[in-house]
Amino acid sequence: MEFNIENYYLKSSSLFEFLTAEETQLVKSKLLRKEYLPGEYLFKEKSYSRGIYIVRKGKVKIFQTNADGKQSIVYIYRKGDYFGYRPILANEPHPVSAVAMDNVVISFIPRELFKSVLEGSSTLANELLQTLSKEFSVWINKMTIFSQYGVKVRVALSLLILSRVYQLKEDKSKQVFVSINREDFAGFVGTAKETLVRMLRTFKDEKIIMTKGTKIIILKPRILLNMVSEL
Amino acid sequence: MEFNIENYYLKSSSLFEFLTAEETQLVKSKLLRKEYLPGEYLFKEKSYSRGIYIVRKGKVKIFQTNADGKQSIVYIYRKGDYFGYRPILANEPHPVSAVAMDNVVISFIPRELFKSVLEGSSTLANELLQTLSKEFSVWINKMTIFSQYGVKVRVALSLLILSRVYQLKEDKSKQVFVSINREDFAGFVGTAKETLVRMLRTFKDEKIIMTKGTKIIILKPRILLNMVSEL
DNA sequence: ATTATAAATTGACAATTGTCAATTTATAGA
DNA sequence: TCTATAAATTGACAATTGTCAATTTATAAT
Repeated sequence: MEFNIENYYLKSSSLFEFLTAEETQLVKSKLLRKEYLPGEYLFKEKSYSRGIYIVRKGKVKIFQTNADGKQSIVYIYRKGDYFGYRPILANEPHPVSAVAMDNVVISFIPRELFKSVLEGSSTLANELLQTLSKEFSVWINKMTIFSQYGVKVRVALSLLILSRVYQLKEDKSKQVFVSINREDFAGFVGTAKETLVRMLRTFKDEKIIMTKGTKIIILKPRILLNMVSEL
Repeated sequence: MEFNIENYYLKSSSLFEFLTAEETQLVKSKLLRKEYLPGEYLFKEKSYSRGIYIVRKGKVKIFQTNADGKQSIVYIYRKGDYFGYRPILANEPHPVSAVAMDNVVISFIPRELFKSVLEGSSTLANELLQTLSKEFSVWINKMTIFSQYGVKVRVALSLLILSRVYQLKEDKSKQVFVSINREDFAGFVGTAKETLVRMLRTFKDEKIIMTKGTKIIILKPRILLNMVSEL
């Protein structure tokens, strides 16, 4: 009825939009290119942030590991997204870990550079304030769904969120392949791998989704939307 | 082992610490006193924020209502906490509603005043950046527990969080009475009222908590802590 | 204190979800 | 292509949680 998937995922904007030409020049000249292999850590929970990670290529999962070793996947960042600045602002260690899900290329802004640019730029400060405030809504919305509904609805919402994350910005027309292993997907949904697989099977039987190997294609997003909003 | 309740609730700081004497003077002269009766709305989801609410007295619950009418309680603010500024920064409607849980007194800073003060004060902007960044950790930590564990652990964590919220700052020695009705508590935990009550009964039988009417007293916080961390 | 009303609690049972083992399918090298 | 290994899927069953109705307890107004 009033459900809108736009309120459930993060929109990325370029950090550089909010800097002057000179500031941009300065930062770009000091950017570091970093590459990561699938499964490699960008940083670990409890460590201190060394800087900001801007994704150029690939996907990065952000998660917490609980005492059992299970991962609770908070979010998946893609090309254009940036992260790792919150712990710098908060003067706290990372609350989460970051791992490359495939071959990842990062543009890295070292901590001190970021801090000095931020000090001189109230535009950037305002932008970050706005971004952080918007993100709050996203987390709260997700938290409500996750704390109130069962696995079916959570999987439906997760599929919709992931279809945005895996959608290429270039052509939004094309079919989206959500390419994620079942373990990670289960960690994103907050359920057991087997329970997730069974739900996917149900969706497949109902022709709501299709799978090609481990890739998932959403055939009827409308039905998923209804599961989340209409209850 | 490494669990720390400090990472699961919000710490309030005074907005005024970050303003100059003149700014403080200006804001204080324009503060509005507002009073609310138990159950009264401070604002509703989807409305636009009219300003910042600083709690002087009482408790305010922040929640989303789902399609079934069930409330998912995101947080409970108490004396000294302030809220309602995020939607102003994000230029978005409130993602949540706020309702007085008892007799509430608020100091209200109108939206435009807040915005003009913020424009002139990079100290305040930095403070808000830091606060928002810290809050992120709190939400993520809570989300992990809530998406990974069952009702027992969620109730244990919720009791610990609420004991902080209901603890008087003045004397931390005294026994804490968590005074919350079962419907709200269930909404905070994300479970059915009956399931919550049964878990409380188990805890009572195990002498971990005690109840006096609707008030809850935690007798053995250590055991609750272990439930959340040791698994 | 008494009573009407609301809130909390319990019982019984159905529905959902997790666990562990077994099986099938996919994938990367040889 | 063949094979070893990992990932995905399914089965069987136990454990957890939700629902609805009934009962008990608390609360506020007379």
